[in-house]
Amino acid sequence: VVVASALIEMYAKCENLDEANSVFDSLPQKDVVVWNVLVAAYAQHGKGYLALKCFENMQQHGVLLDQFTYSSILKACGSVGVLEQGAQVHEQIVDAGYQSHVIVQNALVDMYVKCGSLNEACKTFDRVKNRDAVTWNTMIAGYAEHGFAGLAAQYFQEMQANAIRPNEMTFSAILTAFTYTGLVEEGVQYLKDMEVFHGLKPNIVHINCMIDLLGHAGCFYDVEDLLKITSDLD
RNA sequence: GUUUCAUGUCU
Repeated sequence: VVVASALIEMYAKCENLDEANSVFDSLPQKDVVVWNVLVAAYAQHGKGYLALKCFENMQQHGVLLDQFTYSSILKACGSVGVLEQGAQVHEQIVDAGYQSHVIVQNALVDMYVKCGSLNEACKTFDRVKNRDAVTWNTMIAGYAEHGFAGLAAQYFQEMQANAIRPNEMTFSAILTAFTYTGLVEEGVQYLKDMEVFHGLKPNIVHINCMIDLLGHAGCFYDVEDLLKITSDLD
């Protein structure tokens, strides 16, 4: 089973989900890890419905679910956008005693964000004791997506006050917040801060964010400058 | 041996 789960994972990473599935089917005995690998494979490749189906099967087979199962299935709920189902999984998590597991909590916050429930996301976020960068990033991205640039910026400050360093994900999240609200100056400032104060080099995602930010505002001249700067980087 | 977060296009 150990070899099989590694094999399934490899097929999944190669995006060959059919082959992953047939290896899975050929197994006479399946443990929780193999199930988890398959659920995660579907969830990670945007096959939310298949992940949910697999999750259902898994439960019918009486497999004891763990933190790996829950975090993957929450991702699937988020990508499909099924809030009720996600909330149901939330209850299961509480019953199973996994509600204090950081990764599961982060997955819960993200699920609520992706299902459009900022309220529940926020409530869940507040219950997280030891927030890590992912916890903060998820919430910042959630506010960004919903057009709350002010809150996104506030959380950006708060995360640092809580001794959590912003990373690449944090910056792309905050930059999109400014794009959606047309705050060009702020975006430019954060991009600078990213290198100057945080020692992070903007990657392709950040450059795309900036092109988007400036483009939306009609600053085509600046976009050209940006393209020049970035071609010098490589 | 398995899990959670970021840009745009499309779904």
